[in-house]
Amino acid sequence: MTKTAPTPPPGADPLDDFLCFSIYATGLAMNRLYKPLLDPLGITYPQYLALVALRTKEGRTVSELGERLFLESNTLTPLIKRLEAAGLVTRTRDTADERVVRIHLTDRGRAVADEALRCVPAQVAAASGLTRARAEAMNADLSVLRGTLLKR
Amino acid sequence: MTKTAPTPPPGADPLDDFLCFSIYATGLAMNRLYKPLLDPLGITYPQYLALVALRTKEGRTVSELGERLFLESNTLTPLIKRLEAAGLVTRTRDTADERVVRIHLTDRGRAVADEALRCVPAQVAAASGLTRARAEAMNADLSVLRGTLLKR
DNA sequence: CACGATTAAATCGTGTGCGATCTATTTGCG
DNA sequence: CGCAAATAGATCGCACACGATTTAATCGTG
Repeated sequence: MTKTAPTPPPGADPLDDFLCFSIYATGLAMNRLYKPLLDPLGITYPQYLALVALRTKEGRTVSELGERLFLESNTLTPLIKRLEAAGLVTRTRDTADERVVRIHLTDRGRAVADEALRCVPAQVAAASGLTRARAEAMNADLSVLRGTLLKR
Repeated sequence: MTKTAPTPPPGADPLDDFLCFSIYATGLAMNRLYKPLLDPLGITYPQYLALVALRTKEGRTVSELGERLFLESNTLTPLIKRLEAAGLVTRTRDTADERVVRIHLTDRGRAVADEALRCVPAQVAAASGLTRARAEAMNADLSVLRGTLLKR
């Protein structure tokens, strides 16, 4: 027993015991996995997430999208403007409330989102080397943790 | 059964099924948890990781530190220069090989690292709401996943 | 010993994240 | 109605990440 450690041989620093570091470093690795898959589509990873969120429900406001992606306008506004510049979304002021900006996919944006959803998730799942059940379990664990962290 | 979902009510997008998104979003949440804990020490989260890594083993080269943190010189050089400007580390060219830069903690740097290690991990563990065993299990899972992703 | 290949770090440009602040619009309450 | 408070986005500055390139030092092979 006690043969748990997959990484640290002997002289490991506390870093290896930090769950936060594992999340951080695995996030970096994920990002690196996605980059070559998304580059051909001309989008970044956060842009991919935004397109997927809009694919499900168009006409979201900046706030609503931010709620979904855990981001705020200071991050989203520039990101959305880049998507707009790339011709993938439109930004229109809500006529009923001029403070609100609603975001819609263009035809090209929808096509890019569809293409991404068609190709990327399968390749990522394959690269992760996890069974679907394993991935779902980790997803659930992380969602609970995230919920706990956000509740404070 | 099938009462697994902690987040998605009905109209959930595929986003909720993406393990990558869970990692990404939980990473954001972690970052937000750390910020107020590290702000008083005047360091950021990646800087904290660097100090912890140096606390364990000083005199690391930029490459060695990068290997430990999964970062490269294009990210580390500016980060280390900021730590140097803050008086927490020194950067010295290796006399035997002038290409190599070795990084050492200053007394202040060591003090800040000690102070951080004394206070932060415990608070983070508490905020995570996880038992030690649970956190270790998730850590192990993520380490395996990271290993798989990096092996390609 | 010479010189091309390799290596370590630094530099540059782009795209996030985020705290703080600003602007524009709307709401609410006297 | 009138105007202060609240709300939605946008803007600004700073600090990562990272691909691509550059600079400087060392190595390796002839």
